[in-house]
Amino acid sequence: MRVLVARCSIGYSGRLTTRLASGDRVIIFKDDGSVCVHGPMGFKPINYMSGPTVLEESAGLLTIRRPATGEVLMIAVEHVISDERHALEDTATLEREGRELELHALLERSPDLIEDGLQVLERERSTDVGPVDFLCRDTEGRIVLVEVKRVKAVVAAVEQVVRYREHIEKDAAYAGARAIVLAPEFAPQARKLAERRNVECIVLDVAALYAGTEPDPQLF
Amino acid sequence: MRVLVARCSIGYSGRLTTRLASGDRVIIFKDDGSVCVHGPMGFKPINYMSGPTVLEESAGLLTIRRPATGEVLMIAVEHVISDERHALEDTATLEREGRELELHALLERSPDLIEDGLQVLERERSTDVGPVDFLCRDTEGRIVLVEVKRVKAVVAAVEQVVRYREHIEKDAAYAGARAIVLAPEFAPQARKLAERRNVECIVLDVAALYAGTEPDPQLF
DNA sequence: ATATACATGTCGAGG
DNA sequence: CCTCGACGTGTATAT
Repeated sequence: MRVLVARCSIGYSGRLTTRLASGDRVIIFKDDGSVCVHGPMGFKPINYMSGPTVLEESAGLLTIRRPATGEVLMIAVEHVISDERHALEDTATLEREGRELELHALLERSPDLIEDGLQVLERERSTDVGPVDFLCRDTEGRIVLVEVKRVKAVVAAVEQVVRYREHIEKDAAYAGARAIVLAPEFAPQARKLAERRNVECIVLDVAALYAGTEPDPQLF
Repeated sequence: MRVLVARCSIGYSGRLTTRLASGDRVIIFKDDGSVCVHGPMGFKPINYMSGPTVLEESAGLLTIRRPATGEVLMIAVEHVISDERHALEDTATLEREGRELELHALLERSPDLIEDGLQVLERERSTDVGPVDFLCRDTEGRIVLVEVKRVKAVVAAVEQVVRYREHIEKDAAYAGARAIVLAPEFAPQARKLAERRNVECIVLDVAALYAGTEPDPQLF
């Protein structure tokens, strides 16, 4: 890993073209060929490039090419403030808790939070238009498709579940299937489209879902 | 800006919880309070936090809190490899060329690239179920809805323009409107759905669009 | 402030 | 390799 702090100008050409006038930045070159340029604000790099890349350095001009896509990042170094290389060891991988998958597991244990008396028949059932989160049966015996969103549901979520319903209804056994989008919040456009497409919007009570499961999220 | 290179363990708690075991990382603290932790691979930080934050440092434990959301990032520093502070000056802002907005502007000047003789009536017309990029009229006087994608068009793009067509056709004056998706590339599934929904797929010639505007994409 | 759509989105899973 | 949906998505723009 190389950490270069320098005054420089930067140009990028790839999916778009960017230019950045002279200024001081921190540039990180990683061993996998990826590069990122950090400016004075924000956690996101101003410019970047995924690896693998080939680096060419001559007379203060760094040219980073990514052969896979033809992208080019050019850094004209005007003044080096610091330039260090470190052999860093890191074999750890990030562990995450609280993703959509976990939410699904909780819902499977408490399907009543979706609808009273709902039975989960299948989870992550795959169709050729993509997977549906839950395939269920309601108390009246009807098939219910449930699309779960961890965050606010937008139109795309409604379209998604409608696609599943269209697909599944080709099989006459599933005719008259209900479609539900379950989310803690709904965008107005999503609600509107849901109404038009006869999709039900159910507000997910996240607090109730996580009640009793996570008494204390210790970081260490 | 502070650049800390250290062996550390990291915990984050916010919209989810993450844990990262001991390893060597580069940690950047910016003056706006944002923090990012870079591991050995990829241009994206393993962990990060947007500013503003409050930093608390004691006995090798860095606690970064973001009051706005209640997020917490904890970095247990085990060994400092390097710890530098730099006063960096950077007033430049990134200039981008080739964004969707720009593409729209170019298309408005050269609608023939969509279809010969097409007239643009309106741009970014929105409804309560979503917007359409261009509302046009063709040489035969029919209304044409155009959805533009800067990159590959997928199913969602087709559904979007269909949604809009459904909406607009409620007004009898717009009955029989055509729908077009314009993109440099199409996913097969998108083409298939487009055919089913009677939506036209038109391949956008990006080179022709930019011809004359950008004689040579010089980075400097 | 809220809602909406763009992003060099990136990333990972599944066919 | 391609397709698709999640993401601590982030970010800007218009209302």
